[in-house]
Amino acid sequence: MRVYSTLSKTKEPFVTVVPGQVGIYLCGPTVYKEAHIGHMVGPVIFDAIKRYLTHCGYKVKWVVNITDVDDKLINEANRRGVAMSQVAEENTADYLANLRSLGVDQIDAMPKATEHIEEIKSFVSDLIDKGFAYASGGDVFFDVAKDSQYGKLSNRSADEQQGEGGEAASKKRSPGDFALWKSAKPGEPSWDSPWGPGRPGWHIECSAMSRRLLGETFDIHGGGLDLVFPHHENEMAQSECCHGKPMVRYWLHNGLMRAASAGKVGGRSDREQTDKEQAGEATVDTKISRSKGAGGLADLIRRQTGERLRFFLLRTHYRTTIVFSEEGIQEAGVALDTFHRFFARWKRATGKDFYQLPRIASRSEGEIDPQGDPLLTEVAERRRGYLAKMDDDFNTGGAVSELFELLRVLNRYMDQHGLDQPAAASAEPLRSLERGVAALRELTALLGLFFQAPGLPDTEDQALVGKLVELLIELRTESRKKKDFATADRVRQGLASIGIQLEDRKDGTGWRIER
RNA sequence: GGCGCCGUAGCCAAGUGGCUAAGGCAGCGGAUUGCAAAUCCGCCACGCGUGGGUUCGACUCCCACCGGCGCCUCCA
Repeated sequence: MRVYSTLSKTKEPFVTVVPGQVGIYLCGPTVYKEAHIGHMVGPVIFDAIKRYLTHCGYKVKWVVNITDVDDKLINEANRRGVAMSQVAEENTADYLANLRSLGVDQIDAMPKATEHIEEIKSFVSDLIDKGFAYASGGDVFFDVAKDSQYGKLSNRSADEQQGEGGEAASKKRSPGDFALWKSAKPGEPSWDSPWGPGRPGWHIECSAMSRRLLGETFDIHGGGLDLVFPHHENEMAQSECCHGKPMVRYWLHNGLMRAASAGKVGGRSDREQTDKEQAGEATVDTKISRSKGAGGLADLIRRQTGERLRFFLLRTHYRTTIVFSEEGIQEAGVALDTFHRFFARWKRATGKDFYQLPRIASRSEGEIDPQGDPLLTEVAERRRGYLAKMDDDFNTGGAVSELFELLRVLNRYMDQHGLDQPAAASAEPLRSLERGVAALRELTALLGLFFQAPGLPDTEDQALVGKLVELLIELRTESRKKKDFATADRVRQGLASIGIQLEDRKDGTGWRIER
């Protein structure tokens, strides 16, 4: 297995700190506003990565932090006239709900900054004691000049940093120094500390919490590409100066999501647009609006389903920029439906529910010995291809292509062996098919796909629609028998025009709702 | 200005120093169907932004240029 690390800028062999175990830390959101689609990229990708590593036999611990204290949270709380904790709680709940919809359920711990204040303070104290940080007017800064390695992740030097400026700048020894602890202004949430009341700086929480949950050196640290500098650079500086050893084996950064026009979704250009609009300035008409994904992820999920979004993200390589568009997500949905149709076909043939198939728990358990069986030979080949792609820096996009090939192999086999009529089918091909489908189940599960049947919930209205459609199908079937194709076509086309597609099969007519 | 990334068919998108450059969407032809839908079969980049260079050989490495994007202040 090979993994690309931002630090070395190359793919490196994957060797963990502790054999058989993997610790992953992913930078989570600052919960000052509801989640936008860009927030979902990392969690979805790392969810798939964890599933894969687990399948390969690793014991994986995946941590995603929640930043619940920060200037933006304070501002938002003041703007709304509520407590910072309330802002944090609401947006954390929104974030978690979105993760659930996207099938992200592999996270082992979600530490919050405000619940690790003691840990953070002692981390800061250590850095001061070791001479890497200094207190100044109630703030504590990391002394960038003391770290000879500073800049190695983002490839820049300490002395050319502009720093954040503002009033804190006058307290710094050099502009590139960054805050470990920020003194509280009147009315701001604060915690007591040896340097006076205040709150943690942005980067220190990740150093403190990752150490607590994963150790001084852990395997994978992830986040969006925009976090490389300053966040991860600073995080690494703090941790490595404090511990005198490497913080992370592999730095994995996912590409950012971009709106079709230009600019990162939810990023600076988005905010600049918003600022301009609020200031009454003219904006280009290709602007990124909240409705295009910069906000309201929950709405987007409702429109498109979490599964579609998940597949949309996983179709590409995690390091590439994804251009966000509803059309693109829609197209991903069209492709996904090919799988859904196969599941329906297979259920008609065997009575078995793809979604309820037993899980293949490990890579070794999923090994296939075709023993000359032509179908299983092909299935094994696709499975090998899939795993090889995933072994190469988690190439989910490449792996997906093998999934489509596998699907075609299975459909063709059903065609050729007439497996749609189970009564007519002999047991032998059916057994091979089932083994092939088991492989499809195994490989799609690794991407976190197909854990829940799509479609609307069963309500009385739904049942009523079903009965009406069945009635129309009955009438159409009678017309067809009488060669009254005009009437038959009116029924079929009429239903099609309202999104109900009929499918004439050998054993009768079926129907499905096209979304 | 500094540090980077990207540019593969109509669209989305993997990938490799040298076999026929994955897969998806759309499209076209065929099998099937009363017609459709679904499924299957076939077609769909003599070329991988442009121009040079290295090499026996590059789309893949190097340089330049053009175009798009990110970071350098908070951002997944």
